[in-house]
Amino acid sequence: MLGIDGEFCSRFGPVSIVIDIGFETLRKPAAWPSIVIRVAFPQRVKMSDVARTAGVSVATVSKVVNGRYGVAQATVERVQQVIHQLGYEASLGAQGLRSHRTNVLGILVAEFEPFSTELLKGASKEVAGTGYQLLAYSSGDGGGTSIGWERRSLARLSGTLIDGAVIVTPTVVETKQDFHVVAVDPHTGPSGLPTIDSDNFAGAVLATNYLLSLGHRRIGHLSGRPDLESARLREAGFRRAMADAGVPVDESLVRIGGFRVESAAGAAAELLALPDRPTAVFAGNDLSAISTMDVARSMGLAIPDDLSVIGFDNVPESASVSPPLTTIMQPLQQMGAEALRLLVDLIAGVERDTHIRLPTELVVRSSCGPARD
Amino acid sequence: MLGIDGEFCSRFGPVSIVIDIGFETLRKPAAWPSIVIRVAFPQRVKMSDVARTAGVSVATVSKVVNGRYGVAQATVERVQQVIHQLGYEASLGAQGLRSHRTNVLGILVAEFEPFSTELLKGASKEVAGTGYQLLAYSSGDGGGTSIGWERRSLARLSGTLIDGAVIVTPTVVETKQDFHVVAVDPHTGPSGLPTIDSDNFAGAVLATNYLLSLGHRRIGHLSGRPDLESARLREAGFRRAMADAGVPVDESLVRIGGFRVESAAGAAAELLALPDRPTAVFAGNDLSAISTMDVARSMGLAIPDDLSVIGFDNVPESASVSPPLTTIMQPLQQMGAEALRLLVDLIAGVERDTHIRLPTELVVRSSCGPARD
DNA sequence: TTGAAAGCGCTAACAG
DNA sequence: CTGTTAGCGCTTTCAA
Repeated sequence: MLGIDGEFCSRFGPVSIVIDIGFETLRKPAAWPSIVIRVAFPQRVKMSDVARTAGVSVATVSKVVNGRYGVAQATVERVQQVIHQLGYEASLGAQGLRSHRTNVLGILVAEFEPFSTELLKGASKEVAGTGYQLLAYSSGDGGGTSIGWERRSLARLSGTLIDGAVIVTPTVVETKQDFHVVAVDPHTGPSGLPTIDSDNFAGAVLATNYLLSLGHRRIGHLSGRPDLESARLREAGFRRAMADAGVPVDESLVRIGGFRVESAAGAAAELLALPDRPTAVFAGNDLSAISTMDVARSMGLAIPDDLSVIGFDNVPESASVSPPLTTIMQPLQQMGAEALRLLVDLIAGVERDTHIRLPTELVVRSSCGPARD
Repeated sequence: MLGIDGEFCSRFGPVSIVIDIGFETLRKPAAWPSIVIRVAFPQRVKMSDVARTAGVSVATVSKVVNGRYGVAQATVERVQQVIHQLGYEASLGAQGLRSHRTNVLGILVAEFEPFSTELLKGASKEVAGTGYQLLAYSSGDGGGTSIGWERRSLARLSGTLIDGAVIVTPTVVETKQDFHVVAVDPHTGPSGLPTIDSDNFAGAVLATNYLLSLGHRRIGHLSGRPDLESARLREAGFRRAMADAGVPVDESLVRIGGFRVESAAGAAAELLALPDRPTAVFAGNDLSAISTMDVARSMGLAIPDDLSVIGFDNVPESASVSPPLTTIMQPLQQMGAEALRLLVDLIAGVERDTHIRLPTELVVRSSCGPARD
């Protein structure tokens, strides 16, 4: 790569030197003889660099990169050789901006927490072999403070960076023209939008019945984000199971936990500080269940002896807390995989069912015990 | 938004009608009188839409969007009003292409598996409040088939989409001009590149000593990806501990497991099919440990009675397998957080230590038992 | 078979 | 204070 090009130390006219140590070109001040120095800047190599090196136009390089017809075989080979040698890779941004196609699918989340990362794992497995690549974008809106993060993320990425998106727990989404979106565990339950969720209602019934079967009657419920359909369904399942068992729900034992560790802690503390506190708590999800256990421990309550706790989701973390959390499993990785498959089919124009509901299951570990009377 | 603009049903000249039902504009064929129809396509709204609606130029809108000085307060307010009303959001691709600054940081991984998603969780927590957003990009190269995925991903995203990157287990990376990269668990160990890793050597010694303390002497090792420094250090730690204990390493018990479930299964099967099979296995990471347990079970071996297995990483999954896996903890989330912090500091030009090594710890669960003689 | 030129949506001089 | 202009790196007619 290091070399000298052109005339050197000529006595017969303007000296013309090109020192080539890479790609970049430094031009001499106007007063100097015509000397050009190219320095090795390990900078981003762009299509024009390839074109220049291969001695063709950028248009030709573009055709080679995209496998278009109408380029001589010899040219194709030469260009590919240069691409390889220079390590050229097309800029996603520029490519998408121009062509509106990137072969990249987006997974839009508020935050990378156990729920969304499980979906990510499932989607990541499923995407192999589809020809797409995966781009996960976090709006950074962990606290759910700014509603509409999903709309903003979508607007920033759609059209120029991704060909379609899976949105995790969206609250509001409008469908755009020519852009496919799949919602996982959405705000409104099955709407017009293609949707993946699990049977939250049946799962909540399962959880509540399990506590009832252990003899619990004063059962508290820490409900999730009130704006999520899944949270509403879990609460509804809880109430249904209680009603079916003929056990009245004490409304003072039902609190909004909010699906996050921080928000759940406050509600749990209130619940457990009650004069006649519950003997068991059905938390809206694993994170709030874990939070409840922490709060209980800090109040000197033993689990499951003094308090039984059951969660929902079965995120990996639920197995590693102490005691291991009894919970309701949602097949999160499978949900991620199904969402991705659905999105790919939608883009391909495959006719298929656009609402998928997966079953939930009771996972018994050690955080629940028989009621003591 | 629905309305009619211009002349309508005029008897005195060419009819000029604009029916405005949104943003899009449908023009009449040339032969028609001058009629323009705008139809409500819920399409991507771009800066020019905002400019047109607000009655200013795109330059002005850009200034408002980016908070530049030199715009009248009244104009700012009007433009912001329109932005809000139309739900405008700047395209990441176009923005980055032009300005080379996006306020987005990238986390580049080969695949979303337990290791990288734990890092993601840590980084996600750390990014809050920095003003950056997070974009995780999977090259889709799970099998490690195509080396150089990190270079390709970097080339596609850097410069136009992300302001800096954390690369997870990279094998080769060149530093580019004006672009900051932090490597987690890299190929070559501390090199010129800013690096986060954990004390793999000490962790491996810990693991091996634990097995030795249980009375094991025939200890097998399933080493990880040979191209990763972490794998080499773990094997070195294993050998050091064995040597220090005066126990010779049986080379037939040391095999390449490769850090993935599939690749480890074969190596584990070979190891366990040996006439004089090991009584304990130190797997290169949790995934290969879990795989080893599966293989052992399928061969009728009970864990930990017939075979002790210890892993490395302490991914969440290790707690939920049966029996729960004894392993060496790397503080993965903390590593992700440190990597992100380091990257932010690097971009901000903060002078600081660019090599961070975090401690490892033994986590005793149930997959190891005393050696039976 | 090739390349010149227009333009994707945006930003940054620079005039007015 | 505002708009005009010239690109960022790429794809895509279209003419040579």
